[in-house]
Amino acid sequence: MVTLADVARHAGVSASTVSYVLSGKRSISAPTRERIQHSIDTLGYRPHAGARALASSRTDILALMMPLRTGLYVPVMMEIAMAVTTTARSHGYDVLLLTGEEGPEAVRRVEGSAIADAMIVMDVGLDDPRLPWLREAARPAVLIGLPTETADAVGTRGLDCVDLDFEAAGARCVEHLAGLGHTRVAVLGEPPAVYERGTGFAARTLTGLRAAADRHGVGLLHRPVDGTYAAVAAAVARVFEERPGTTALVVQNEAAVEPLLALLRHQGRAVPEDVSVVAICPDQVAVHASVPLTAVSVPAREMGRLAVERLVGRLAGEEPRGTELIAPRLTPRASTGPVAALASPDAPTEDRRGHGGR
Amino acid sequence: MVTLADVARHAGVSASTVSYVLSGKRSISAPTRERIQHSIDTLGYRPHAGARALASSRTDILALMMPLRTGLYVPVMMEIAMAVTTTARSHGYDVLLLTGEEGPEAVRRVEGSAIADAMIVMDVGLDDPRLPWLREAARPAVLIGLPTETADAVGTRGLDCVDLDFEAAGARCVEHLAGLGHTRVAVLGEPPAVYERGTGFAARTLTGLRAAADRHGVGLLHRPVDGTYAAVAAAVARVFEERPGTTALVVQNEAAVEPLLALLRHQGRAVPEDVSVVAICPDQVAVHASVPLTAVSVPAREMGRLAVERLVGRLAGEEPRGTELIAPRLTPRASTGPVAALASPDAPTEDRRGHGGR
DNA sequence: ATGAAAGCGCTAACAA
DNA sequence: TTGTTAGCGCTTTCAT
Repeated sequence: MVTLADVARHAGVSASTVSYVLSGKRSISAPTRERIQHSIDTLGYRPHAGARALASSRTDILALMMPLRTGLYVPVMMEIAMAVTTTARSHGYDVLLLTGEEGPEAVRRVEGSAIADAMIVMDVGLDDPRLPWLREAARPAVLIGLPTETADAVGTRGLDCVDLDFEAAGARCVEHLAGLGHTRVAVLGEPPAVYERGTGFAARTLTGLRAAADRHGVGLLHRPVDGTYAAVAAAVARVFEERPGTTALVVQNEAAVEPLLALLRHQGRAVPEDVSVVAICPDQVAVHASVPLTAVSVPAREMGRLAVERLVGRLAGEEPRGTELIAPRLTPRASTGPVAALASPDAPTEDRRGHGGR
Repeated sequence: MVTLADVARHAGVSASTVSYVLSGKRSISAPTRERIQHSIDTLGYRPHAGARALASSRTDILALMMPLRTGLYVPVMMEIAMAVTTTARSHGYDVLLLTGEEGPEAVRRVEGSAIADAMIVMDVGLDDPRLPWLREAARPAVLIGLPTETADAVGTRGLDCVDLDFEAAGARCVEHLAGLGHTRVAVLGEPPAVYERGTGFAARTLTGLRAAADRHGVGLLHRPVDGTYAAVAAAVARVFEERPGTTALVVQNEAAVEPLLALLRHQGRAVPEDVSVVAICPDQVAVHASVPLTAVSVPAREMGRLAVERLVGRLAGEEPRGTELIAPRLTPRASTGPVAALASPDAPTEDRRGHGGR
């Protein structure tokens, strides 16, 4: 193994000079620097991560805590994870992947063993047991997601948070539909399990949806659904039964998107002529759906990138900046249109078979 | 920060004794061990990862190289990644996540910086540029996937591989269908990009499919498809045009599963009465599809687990064991049945519209 | 069964 | 601008 001492010897300088060339922490004359750089290249030297960590108390590693609980849409998690690692690499950091299995213990392990310099925490619950440990930890942490419904809540104190402004996102969906004349809207939400364990983003979306619905005089029905065809079918059936005049749907459930579109097609409800559909999902899902969806995009990449940049800043001495919410962006596509003016808005058109009707 | 020296002082023993209690590498009298353990608990001591790595040249970290190239089904990758991390944890290892961005450079980085003890490499291509570096590396590596079409090929020398036996999996699908009387089968494969870059598993599946088709006198059509409704529709249309008598489909493309089923439904082709469908996909996809699919399952968890266990074995001194292929398991579900005996097998039944017919 | 002590490879004062 | 040196916290040989 090639050590720093080897390089120093080869270049005819002292070890510290080599170290300083590497870190750039003091000025080196051009000739020496070049000579040392040449030795480094020739010998194929790489600093030993452990030795560096021991001497400098910096590992250049970020820990990514990613519990994968039921009901979460895996590709989004993955996209965040990938954005985190690539952004981290571009700042010279590696990423240690931690699953949820260990729970709060993982936080203590990272802290106690100095195995990483900082942590990114995903899938934050309202009363997340990791939070107390994160607050006490000497290392900075950034949450992707909010532990509480409101951005400035006490629970967030001292912790940096990055997330989509799901409340605004929900509101944006209703506003868009209200603008098209829709007054009866149903929401197909995340699976029940997601709400039950108090996942922040789902609750916040609902808050935004309801507030906007009130403001615009829109009637709102909310149904959590599992991402299966059967569950979606059952939920939609109930919706049209309980409120036949429904002309628009908001979907916040990536796994339910295709089942929903297939179902509507099968029922002979045309999108957007009979029913408008707005989704809250990644652009990729919206674009590739069998009907391109008008949607508020969930900016997975950006969230990952922001989290890392925040963390890198903190490690460079910046102060915590609290919560940073990404403003929602709604892109109109083919799935929404004005509410039908003449035809009865709730009955499928005549030449299609369907279950609707009042 | 609590150090080993602190613990030693607190327990009234030497540092080495504490170290040996931790590693179990020499026998300690019960009283001393208990006293030391008590001090460890009281002080909340955790060994410093960097210091340990420096002194022992072991990091207790496994690197997971997971390029996420187009056409890959993300949830499978994720499931492997999760299985890797949880299995790794159960053996005392952490996992460092590396994306494909860096390519072969990542291998050299891990090797040179002693940042991990071993590596798991995913998404291996036929002529993967990482392979030469992996072979030269001092650290053991396990590939998930095969770099070549045949298990014993030269390219694999010295490297451990773990994978599903995709060749046998392909064969198994054809055998199942042949057993039900089907003689004209079409394969909807992975996206073209996957074949083009020479991904081993796709090629191997095809080999197995073709061999079995030959053996059983089955006519086989192969169409790579992107996982979109439009692409699937186009491919299926071509299939029934070119070979109207087709009565069964094999799908090796998770993203295409639902679009395919929706399309068949829409065309009025009943599954399995008019068309049998066999998939090669994770159980979860097969079970939750809108028609529960007869499928050869892709055992993502097991692959991740096996890879880690192999690696842990190697780190404990075991010799490389070469390639280990997991035998395919086909589970019959609702999507396959005997080829229709009386009715013309290629035309949809009368009350449905369809494009088939000879 | 336990202790003493020499590093592991690097960083960062402190000197010159 | 460069060199000298004292650790960082742990493992492990060599003694006892």
